[in-house]
Amino acid sequence: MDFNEKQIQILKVAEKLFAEIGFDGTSVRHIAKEADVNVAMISYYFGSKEKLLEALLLYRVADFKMELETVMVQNLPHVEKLDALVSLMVNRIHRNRRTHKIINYEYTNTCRQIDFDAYVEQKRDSLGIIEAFVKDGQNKGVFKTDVHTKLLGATVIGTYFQVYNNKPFYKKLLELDSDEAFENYMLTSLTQHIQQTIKSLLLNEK
Amino acid sequence: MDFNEKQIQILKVAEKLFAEIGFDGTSVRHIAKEADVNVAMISYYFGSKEKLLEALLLYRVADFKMELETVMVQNLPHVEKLDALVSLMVNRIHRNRRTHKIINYEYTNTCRQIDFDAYVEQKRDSLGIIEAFVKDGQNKGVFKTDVHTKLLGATVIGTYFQVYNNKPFYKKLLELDSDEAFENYMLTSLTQHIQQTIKSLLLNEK
Amino acid sequence: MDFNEKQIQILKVAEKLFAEIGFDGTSVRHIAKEADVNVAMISYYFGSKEKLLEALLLYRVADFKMELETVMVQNLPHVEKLDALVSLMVNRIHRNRRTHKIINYEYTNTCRQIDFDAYVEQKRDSLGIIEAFVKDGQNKGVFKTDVHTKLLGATVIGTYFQVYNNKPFYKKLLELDSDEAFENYMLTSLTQHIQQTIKSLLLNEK
Amino acid sequence: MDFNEKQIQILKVAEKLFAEIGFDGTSVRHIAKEADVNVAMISYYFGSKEKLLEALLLYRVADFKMELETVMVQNLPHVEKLDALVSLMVNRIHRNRRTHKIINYEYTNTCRQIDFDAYVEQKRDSLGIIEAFVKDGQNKGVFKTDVHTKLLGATVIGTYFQVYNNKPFYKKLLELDSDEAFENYMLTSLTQHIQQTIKSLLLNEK
DNA sequence: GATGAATGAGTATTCATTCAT
DNA sequence: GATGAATGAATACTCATTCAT
Repeated sequence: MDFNEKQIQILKVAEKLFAEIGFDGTSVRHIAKEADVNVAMISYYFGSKEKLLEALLLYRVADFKMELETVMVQNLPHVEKLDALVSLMVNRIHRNRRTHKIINYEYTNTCRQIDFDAYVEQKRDSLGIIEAFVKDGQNKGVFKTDVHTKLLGATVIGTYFQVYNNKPFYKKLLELDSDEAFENYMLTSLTQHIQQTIKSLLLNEK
Repeated sequence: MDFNEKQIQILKVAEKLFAEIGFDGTSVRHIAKEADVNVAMISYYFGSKEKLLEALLLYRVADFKMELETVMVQNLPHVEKLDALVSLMVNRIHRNRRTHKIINYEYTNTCRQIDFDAYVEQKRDSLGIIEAFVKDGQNKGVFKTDVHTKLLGATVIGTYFQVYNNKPFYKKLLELDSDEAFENYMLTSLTQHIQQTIKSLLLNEK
Repeated sequence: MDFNEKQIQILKVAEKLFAEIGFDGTSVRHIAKEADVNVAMISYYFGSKEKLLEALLLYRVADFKMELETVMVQNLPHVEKLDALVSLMVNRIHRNRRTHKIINYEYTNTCRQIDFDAYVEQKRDSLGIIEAFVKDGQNKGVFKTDVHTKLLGATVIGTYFQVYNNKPFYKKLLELDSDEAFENYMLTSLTQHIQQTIKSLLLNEK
Repeated sequence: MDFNEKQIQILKVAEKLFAEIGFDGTSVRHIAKEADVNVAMISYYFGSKEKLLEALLLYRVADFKMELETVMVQNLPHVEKLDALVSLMVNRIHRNRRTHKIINYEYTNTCRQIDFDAYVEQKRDSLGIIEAFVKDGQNKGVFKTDVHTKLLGATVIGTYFQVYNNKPFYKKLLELDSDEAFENYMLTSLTQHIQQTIKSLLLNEK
């Protein structure tokens, strides 16, 4: 849970490389070289390549852990709270997009023996908070009731990753000619699109 | 383009394994064993592991190619046509979910030297057809105009894959206790959710 | 001994490739492709790669077989006959330089199970003829007697191959800027040098 | 340039095997086994089989580097100096005959991507020294002038290798019934023959 | 605590050859 | 007689990990 400087250095490089070229595609040599540490150090610190990934999950999953609560307790109209919620989710995913991408890659990998419990638990918590909020809105008649509440999160995150995972395609489609422009688009127009999507689904009237 | 029986056998096994344990994680030995062919045969038929993946893309991408047109030409009200369109997209993705998953994994892999042109072209075509349809609906006043038309596809596909890529999580969340139940859910409730999402975004009145 | 057209085609390609990239470095696939025949044909015609080399030796060794005799029987002064002899040797080696090079490579290869008897026999014959001629000259007082007669051949052939095997080096050293110029040099100046060398060794007076 | 004990062990085995069965014919497994080291060690130490050969060249080429100078500076009559020079060349080649043989094999191999610059440079240096010595002798009227000075080296080395590369043939021809006898012959009679050859070419009077 | 050296198991690919047709 | 398809064995090399120091 508490990593020293060199460990964090390794974790960051690993996160980058795992996201860019996959878990299997990344060799510990590559990580070691990029992080400017000895190869043996990775086994020494983390035990194995798989345990390094688990350490990375632990390191990042803490960050996934919600500021959702902080939004929830605010005294805002449901609509605005909904926007804030979506915006927060996108921001959080964006911040940890690399680790999320790795998880998306590896979570269903049948061969890997990696402990995703922390991730799953956190995901369940998040969705629980959202579900409760939606229920509340529905009870108060602000939100529609004929909605697959449990799937709302999938739409938010899924839309984000569909664009992120097809970055070169969408850069061309949306005429974004730099990585900065793309990144900026993700945090403005794409976020807006997702907010609009969720609001359309939930709000009774325009 | 025209593969013999053994080649198709290899392609199918490769598709399955690539989707399950990743491109790097899958060894040609593994494919050969599972497909019950000699290891050398894969190099013999496809040249290399990477070219095998390219062959798989070519083999499947033809199938991606649209029945979209067939829906477009039907004389249906816009709303129903929209539902049909989404349903078709989900079905098509579902049918080729494995290859799509591989693409999602590998497309942004900076190290891989694989030709995704056919995929990109097909994706562009699909989105073009959808965009044209939405434009038409907007012109006729049936669809709203304040919508990120180019992102609609991402929401459809993204939602699907977010659930599919987190299958164990959603199986538990949605209390689906078998793979069949999950599969069935994808093609009914999930499809319905996505249809509803897109309609909410586009339709002027409930 | 009597090869058909396709076999000769294969032999010629094999000779070229064996000389250029070595016996081990040359694959039967490469030969087959270059000779524009089916891969299986080589095994079919010659039995194996090693037997192909043996066939090549048989095919060429016949050509080594002397016109030496024809020079011997001519009624020429010893000095001129000596020049003619050296010139003939160089020409003959040059014509079959590729096969000779292969032999030089492979003859001492301890692992290879190739029959070099024909080559050895021919070599012995050649040297025998030369030795007899030199003996004759010595008896007649034209040639010196304090000479390692058995090594004369090695000096002739060795000088040739030392230049040929270091072609790029000697091209630069001798300022020969084309393969034609090099080839021409081998047959004029180099031949002359070798003639001069042998004459210096054998003749009593300048 | 500075190799540890195990590296030298590998280099020596590689030199032997490359000379005996060729570069392509020698597998890294074979080298590893003979040198009694792990296969991976060869890649670990040298990077690749080709780089191993380059390392070998570097390791040996230093040894090629002349004691020629030491002979040159001695205050000896030209004739004796010439004998000493030839003797030195033969000795040096003999000592490194294996590496020289490999070079003779591989230098003109069009496919190989190996850096022979060090070898070429050393060869040029050697020939340069010899050429200068011969020029000096010619100026002083001791050596003949109608000689292909640049080809003298080829005759020395070529004669040596023609015998060495046909060892089984010459063993029989010269009735040398052991490897020791052959080796001894190379350093006495053969050397003498080469000395005599060069002297015959260069000296004005008997 | 940290690491250079070392390794056994694994990788994709290529090889010469065989065999059914 | 000739060949496309197929294969077991071998190739060089890379892998994550271990261990002596």
